[in-house]
Amino acid sequence: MVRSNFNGRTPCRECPLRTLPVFVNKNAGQLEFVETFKSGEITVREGEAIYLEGVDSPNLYTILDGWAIRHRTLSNGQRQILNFLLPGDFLGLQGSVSRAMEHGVEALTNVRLCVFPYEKLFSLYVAHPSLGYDLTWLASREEFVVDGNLVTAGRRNSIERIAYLLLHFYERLEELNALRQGGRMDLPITQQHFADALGLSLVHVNKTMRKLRQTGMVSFEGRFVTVHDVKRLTALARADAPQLRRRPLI
Amino acid sequence: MVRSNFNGRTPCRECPLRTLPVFVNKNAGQLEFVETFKSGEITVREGEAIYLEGVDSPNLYTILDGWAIRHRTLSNGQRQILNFLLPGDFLGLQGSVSRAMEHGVEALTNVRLCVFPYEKLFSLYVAHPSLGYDLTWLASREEFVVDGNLVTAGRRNSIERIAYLLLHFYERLEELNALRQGGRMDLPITQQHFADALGLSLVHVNKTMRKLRQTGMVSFEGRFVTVHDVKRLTALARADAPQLRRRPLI
DNA sequence: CGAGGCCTTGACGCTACTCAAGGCGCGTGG
DNA sequence: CCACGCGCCTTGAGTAGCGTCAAGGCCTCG
Repeated sequence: MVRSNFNGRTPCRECPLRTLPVFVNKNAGQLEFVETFKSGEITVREGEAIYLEGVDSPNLYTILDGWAIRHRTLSNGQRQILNFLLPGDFLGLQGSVSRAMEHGVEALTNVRLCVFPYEKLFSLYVAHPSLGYDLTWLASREEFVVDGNLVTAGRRNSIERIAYLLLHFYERLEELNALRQGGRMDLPITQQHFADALGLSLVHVNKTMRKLRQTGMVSFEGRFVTVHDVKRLTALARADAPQLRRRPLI
Repeated sequence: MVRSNFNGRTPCRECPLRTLPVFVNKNAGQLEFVETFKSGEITVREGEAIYLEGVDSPNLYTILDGWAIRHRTLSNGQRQILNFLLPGDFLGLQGSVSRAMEHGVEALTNVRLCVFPYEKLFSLYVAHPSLGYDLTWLASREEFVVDGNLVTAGRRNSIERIAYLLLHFYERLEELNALRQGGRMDLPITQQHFADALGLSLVHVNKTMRKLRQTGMVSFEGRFVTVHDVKRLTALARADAPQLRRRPLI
C-alpha cells in the first residue's frame, strides 16, 4: 500500500520532537517505554498515501518530519482537506472509531514517520497513564483545529478564509521554529490545496489571493509566502464576515 | 454561571446510558470507580449555557438526557454550531487544550448531566486505563463527527447539507432507540439552528427545506420531522454536489 | 390583546462557481 | 537543442446559488 523505506531508528531521547511542548517532561521510564512501543521509522514519499480512505491500518504514526494532509473524498473526486499535519502530530487514533479509516492521509512532502503498532496501543494506557492522557490531549487538540476549519468554511468569506489559513500556518511554523526571517514561510502546497481546505474553487482562490496580495499584508513567490503584517492579517482572519462584505478592501 | 439544580444521584449501575455500546462491558470495579469519580448530577434548563465560550470550567460532563449544541461565536453574533450533543456524549475534554473553553455549549432542551471534577481526571487514567482509553475513543468519535460537518460545509450544496444533517439525526436517534414509528423524529431545533450548523442563512434553509419536502423524502410538522425514504435521503446527502447542481430536483 | 418567537415568501444583488483559454516553468525525449 | 507535455498559475466572461432586506402570518404566552 505504502511504498516506503525503513531507515535507521532514532532513539526517542534524540527525537527531534522532544523540544515540543507536548513532549517535554517525559521521564526516562516513559521514554524507555515509548522505545519499546515504537516498531520503526518509515519515509513516505511526496504525493503518496500514509492512510487510504476506507482501508484498515495496523499502525499509528507520529510525524517526525514533513507535511501531510488529512482529507475525505467524495465520489466525484471533490475533496475536503480536514487539517494539515506537521511534525509532532499523531495519526491514526480515529482508527479506533471504525477500524477502517474514514479519511485518507497523504504526504505533501517526503514525510518521515515514527511507527507504532495499533495492537500495543492499549498497553500504553496501562503502563504509562500519563502517555494515555497525552493521547487524549492530542486528539482534543486536533479536534480543536478542525473546529476552527469548520467555523471558517461555514462562516467566513473567501478573503477571510485565506487569511485564516495563512495565519494558521504562520502560528504552527512559529511553534515549530520553522518560520524564517521576516515572516517568510515555505508552504509545500498549491492553490488547489487552499481550495480543498477552505471549501472554495481553485479559480476563486487565485482571484482572492491577488486581492490579499494587493492589501500588502502578504506576498507570494512560488511556494514561499511572506507575512508582512500579522496584526492586520489576524484582524482580517477573525473579522466579522458581514462587515467586510460591505466594505471591500480594494 | 449555570443556574442548575442538584438532584438525587443515579447509581452508575442504573444509569440510563449503560445500554449504549460505549458503556457496555464495564465491570464492577470500573463502575465503582466511576461512582467515586462522579461528583453529582445537575440539570441545565433549555437555552442556558453548560459551558461559556472563553471561560474556564472545573467540570467535565456526560449527558444523561436531553440535547445540547457545541458552538463558536464570532464577534458580530454569527455563530457556527460545531456538533450536536446527545445522551452518552462526553463534554469538556477540550478544556485540556487551553483550559478555557474555546467553544460554548448550550442546552437545547432541559439537559440532565453527570458531573465529574476536572482535577480527578488524571486519576481515572491511573486507576482504570481502559476508561482512559474510552475517553480517547470518545474524543476521536466526536472529531469524526466534526470532520463530517466540515465536509458538508465545505463541499455540499444547500439541499445536500440539510439532507445530511437530517440523516445524521436519524442515525443518532436510531442508535439511542429514540426513533419513533415510521421514521418520525422529535428535533428540538429551529431552522436557525440548521442554518448555524450548516453555514447557511435562515432564509435559504427555509427555502431549501421546502424543496426537500417537495421531493417526498421527508415531511415537517413543527418540530417533528419524518423521514419517509432513507435510501434516497442517503443518496442525496452523500451525492456529488456538481451533478446535482446541473439537474435540479424539482 | 399585544409581544415575541418562529416560519414563510418575494425581490434583488453579490459572492463564488463554471467554463474557457492562455501563460510560464520544468522535465523529458526525439 | 528544441519541441512537447504537464503541472500550476492567471485572467475573463457569464451565471447561479445563496445572502440580504423586507414584509407578513401563525402560534403561544403573559
